[in-house]
Amino acid sequence: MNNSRILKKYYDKLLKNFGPQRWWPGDGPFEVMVGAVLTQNTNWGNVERAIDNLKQAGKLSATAIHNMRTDQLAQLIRPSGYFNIKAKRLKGLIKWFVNRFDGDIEKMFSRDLQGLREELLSVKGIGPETADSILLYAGNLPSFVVDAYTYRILVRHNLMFEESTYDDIKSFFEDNLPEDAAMYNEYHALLVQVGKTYCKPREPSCKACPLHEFL
DNA sequence: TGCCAGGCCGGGT
DNA sequence: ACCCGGCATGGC
Repeated sequence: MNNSRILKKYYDKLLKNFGPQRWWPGDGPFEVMVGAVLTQNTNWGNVERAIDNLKQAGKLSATAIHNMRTDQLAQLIRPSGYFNIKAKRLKGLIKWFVNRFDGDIEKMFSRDLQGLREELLSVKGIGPETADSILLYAGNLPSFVVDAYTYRILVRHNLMFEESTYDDIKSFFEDNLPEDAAMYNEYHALLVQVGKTYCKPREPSCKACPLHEFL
């Protein structure tokens, strides 16, 4: 069975087992963009508290964050961890967003995918996963998101080498699946769910993982 | 309790 | 070009 078939069958099975994950469905692209930074190496529950704080303070907007002092922003996002560095990163992202696109989401996502990705990566504190999360989950653009779980699952099943880069793994999915943002969205979220359930760090393998059936 | 969470940067080899 | 420490809160 070739990689394309493996990935499609695996997707179908995960969707059946876990159901749609509905990541970042309804609170709007700007909030998603903020969440993408806050969730760096951090569990989502903590991120929700930080976002709630921003909402309660009436600061969940580009202009509000743009005009806020970094240390005040840091206090609001404190529950998300790494709050000092994340406050700087968030300010940097919003500054770019305001200066480059007038704080206009529509304008931002009317730019072509690859060009926008390059620009996002040039913002300090925005790495490949955060950039792809923004493109996919805020912009609904077909840019596959790779994370630690994705890497671990593929490596443990010998679908990728340990020394594979982020872009190697991203391409593995994008080259073997139809270019479909809705599917990328679900697929990544499902892989995280599998990772949490079957493929944890510091365990030598994940034999109960449903991917075994296809290999 | 120690380990982990939807990473990324910067400094040292 | 890699490798690694630092960043920090909350949940199990």
